[in-house]
Amino acid sequence: MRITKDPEERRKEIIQTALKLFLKKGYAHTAVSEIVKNINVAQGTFYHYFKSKEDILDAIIETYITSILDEIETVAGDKNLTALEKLEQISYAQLRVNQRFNMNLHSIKGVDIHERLIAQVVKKIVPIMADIVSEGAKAGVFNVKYPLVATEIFMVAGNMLFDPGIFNWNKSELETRVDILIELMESTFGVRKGSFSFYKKLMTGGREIKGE
Amino acid sequence: MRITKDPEERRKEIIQTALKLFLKKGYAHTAVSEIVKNINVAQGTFYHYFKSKEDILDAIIETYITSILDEIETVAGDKNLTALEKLEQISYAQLRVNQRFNMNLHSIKGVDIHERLIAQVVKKIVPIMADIVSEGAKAGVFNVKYPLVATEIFMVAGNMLFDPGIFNWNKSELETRVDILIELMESTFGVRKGSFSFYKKLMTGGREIKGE
Amino acid sequence: MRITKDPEERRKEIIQTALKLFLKKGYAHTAVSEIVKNINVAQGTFYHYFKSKEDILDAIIETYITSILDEIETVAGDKNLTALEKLEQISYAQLRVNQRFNMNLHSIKGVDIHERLIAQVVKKIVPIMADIVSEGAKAGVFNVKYPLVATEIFMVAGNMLFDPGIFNWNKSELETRVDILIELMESTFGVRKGSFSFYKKLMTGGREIKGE
Amino acid sequence: MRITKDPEERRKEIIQTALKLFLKKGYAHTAVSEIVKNINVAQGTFYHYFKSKEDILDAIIETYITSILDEIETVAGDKNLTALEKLEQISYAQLRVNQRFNMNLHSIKGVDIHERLIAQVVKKIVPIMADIVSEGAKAGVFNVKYPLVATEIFMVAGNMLFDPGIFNWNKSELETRVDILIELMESTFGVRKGSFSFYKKLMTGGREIKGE
DNA sequence: AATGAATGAGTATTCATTCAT
DNA sequence: TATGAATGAATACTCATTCAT
Repeated sequence: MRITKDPEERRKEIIQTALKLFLKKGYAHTAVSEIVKNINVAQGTFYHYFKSKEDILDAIIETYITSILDEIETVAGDKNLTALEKLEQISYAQLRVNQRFNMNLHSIKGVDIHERLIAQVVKKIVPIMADIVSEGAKAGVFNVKYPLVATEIFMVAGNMLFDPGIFNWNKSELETRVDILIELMESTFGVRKGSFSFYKKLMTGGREIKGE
Repeated sequence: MRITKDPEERRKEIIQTALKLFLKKGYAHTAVSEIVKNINVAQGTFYHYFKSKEDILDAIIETYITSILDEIETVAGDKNLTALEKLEQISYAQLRVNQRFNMNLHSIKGVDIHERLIAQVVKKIVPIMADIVSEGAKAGVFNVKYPLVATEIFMVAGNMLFDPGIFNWNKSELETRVDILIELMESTFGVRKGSFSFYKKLMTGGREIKGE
Repeated sequence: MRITKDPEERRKEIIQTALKLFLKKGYAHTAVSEIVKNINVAQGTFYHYFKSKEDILDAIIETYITSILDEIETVAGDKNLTALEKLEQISYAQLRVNQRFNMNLHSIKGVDIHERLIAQVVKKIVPIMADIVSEGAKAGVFNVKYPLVATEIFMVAGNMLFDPGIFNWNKSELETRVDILIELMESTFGVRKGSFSFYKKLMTGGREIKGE
Repeated sequence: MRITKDPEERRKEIIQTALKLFLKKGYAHTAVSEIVKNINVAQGTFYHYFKSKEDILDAIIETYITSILDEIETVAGDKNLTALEKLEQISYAQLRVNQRFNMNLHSIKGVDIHERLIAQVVKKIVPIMADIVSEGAKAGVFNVKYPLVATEIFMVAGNMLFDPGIFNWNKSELETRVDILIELMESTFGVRKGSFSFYKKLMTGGREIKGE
């Protein structure tokens, strides 16, 4: 039987399913046939929406980054928010998108794709964050010499270190590291202690933590 | 024609070749047939030494980590070296092993394997480095609250940020980042400025830097 | 060039071809590549229809048994036939199916598959025959104490003894054995001499008998 | 380390091991490498004793048949035994050899080789049994028209029907069939009821019977 | 007699992609 | 837009056999 859907809808459905499988089993180990089986669509349908399997990878990454950028956009320009509040909002935005994309569920097999996402985050999102930091520096709340690179370093470290597919810390190991990372960030960025505590949610967010 | 070699030799030969190809084209895109063709051995020979393609991946990583650990071993226990000198020696050791394994040549396709190596480095090498840092702290040369996690953070960040397969900075972008990372490390670890300058070699080491 | 067929048709085509080859060369010595080459289809097509090489074996056996059962079905329930006539019809049905499946052409290499077929025949077909025998016993035409087991014994013996892949009797050896087997069956089942002469066709049926 | 053994011993050891594996996993699914691993011998050693894998199959069958023939030999010529006693002794001999060769342990995978053994039994052992039957007929104890073929039929039927790799009857199904087969044999061979009860041991011999 | 490294042909299976309907 | 049958190249892995020591 043939089910017709709104193309935009279909496209999103395929992307979501593909990402879910890519994160679970890795890009290489996910067959196109599996993606379409998951949504009860013919193999050919996939190729209506995407030129190739490689193609959907780009689409996924673009969708992910765009989603975050969309959420961030308004925040960044908001004159009523302090720099710290902006960063907080951004971290929440990222958390929301991560959860929407099931970013937390991925296994060691899905490292490859998570990898590419981090790279894009550094290239597209980090500069925006760095601008906000600079802005905060002008306001005297931040005190950091190299906002951009410092942000790059901590974003990369945080994303890798707390990637459940790469390192699997137990509950206390994880908490220790999150706390320390935040403390180091606060001192590096020259903000008051506790200013970055909101990052805790993002870093441990939605994660199932292995028992005590 | 049939060429028999010392098994230990053969094994190493296969590992070296496999790693070279994995870094160049990625694990998934390297066929076993290609590995053996490179050393003029029959495909069966590969399976005489390794249970599967997956199996050699583990062997490669183990060999790499073991190589570094071997080089480090004597350094770590040497009573005549200061903590800083030890770290410097370790960074050289790592550099040497990297060069021996052609670690610098890898392309974006080789991300997957580089990934696994970072994880192992953090698990196996970082603790040793952290011990040395603690030792240096006792001697009053270092001043850092959380040696282990701080080392983890900077090792991960450095390995990712300067991984040519993930980020391809141009010459000046790269230099800027290396310098800043070192500066941040020095301040985080509470050492005198310039103490970590030896890291520059490791971080840019042997790399072909694009343009300029 | 791409030739699309009715899936049911294709499936049958593959089964027929596979069986032909399995009987000729044996299951183990028949490559999937050979099967598809025989019908000018891509190797992928095979796997579109069957999960594995093992899978088609099951399909073949099921198809064979089902074919016979289909032919038998109407006969078994026919009120106008005597028990003897039913058995005769069944033996013809079996002969027809055997010929349709080229069952007679198989060589020593095809023993493995023939084996599995015998087992299924005993499990699925023999009980039906035994029922008919019991029915005939009530009518006073048969006189046998253990219809089921007796049928099992003679079916197994007949199928094995006259399996050209296992025993290759010459013409006279074969005839002797067929005649004697029938005579023993008649006495065992308590029927009049000659009642089972129709079995001769089935047992030697379509066989190329090695010259006198 | 290199262990030298009496060649005859080694040969037997290899044959035993090969048969054990062939019966368990089937000829096709048993690798030569596996056979040698089981007895801690190098691959090359296998080829010292046997020309090929096919070759050992013949050796196994020959050894099996020869073993039985050896045991039978003296019995067949013994003037002090009646025909019935001879058959009984033969059935015991066969049972002993079967047990020595673990004939009872084989699975569905080992059907292929069991098959070939049956064929050889019919060709080599059955004629001897038939001679004894004829002899017994002269003595008036047997009364059968076609000793050879009748023996063939019942030997084949018995071997197949009670082959645990082909049919897996439960305890009562098995007993029923054994009893009936014996009864039919007795009437076919014209011997007194109970004369063949010794066959029961051979037919169910050493078998692990599935619970009640 | 024994070793075990090396061979290499053989093969099942996967899977991205195409295309006629 | 959607289908799903068909494609066919790609590839990991097996295994009987050989051979130099």
